[in-house]
Amino acid sequence: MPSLKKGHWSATEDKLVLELHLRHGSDWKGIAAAMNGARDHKQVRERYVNHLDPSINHDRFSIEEERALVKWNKIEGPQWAVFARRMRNGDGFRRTALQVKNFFHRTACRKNKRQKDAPMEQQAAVDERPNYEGRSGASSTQNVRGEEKPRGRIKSLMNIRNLLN
DNA sequence: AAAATATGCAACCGCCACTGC
DNA sequence: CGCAGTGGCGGTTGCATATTT
Repeated sequence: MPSLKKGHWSATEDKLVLELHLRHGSDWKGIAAAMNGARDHKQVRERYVNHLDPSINHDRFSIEEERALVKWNKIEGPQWAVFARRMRNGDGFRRTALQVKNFFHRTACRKNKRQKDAPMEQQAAVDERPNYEGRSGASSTQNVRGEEKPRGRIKSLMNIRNLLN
């Protein structure tokens, strides 16, 4: 059995994953197996969900999205995946959790640089989030039918549209 | 032009929840 | 009920590229 490949994906691998996804759907284990074990199921899933899925919106984040994300983070905490699923544009294209997470981090970094005096205040704001109970379980997932399935600790799931108002 | 530093993106890692046995 | 396998997630890290010195 070949050893697990690491690092960046080639165009050939991407194409293969896309083809296999058509046949196997979200059976990542099956897709990984069909790739002769070169990548494991977690790598395959990550690659597809974050980059290859045709419904991904690859445009830059708008000001509205940035505002919504900042607001969302204050209220719900770092639930990037939930935010990403709700952040669909008019054409139905969505953001990925990775995009949201990276965007938030770099935005936060920029702001930290701009106002180096205020990191403590920012942290305090995070601690005051009413519905945030820490990392564990503070997210939701989807069942096989794609329905949103709360993991138990989310007290409220606001529609992202409301955040934009 | 070269070196140093900053920035952004993508992949890795470990944990948690769900499911089936 | 307990366990193993799998999927999903957020945090962290590393690399490539851009910018600054």
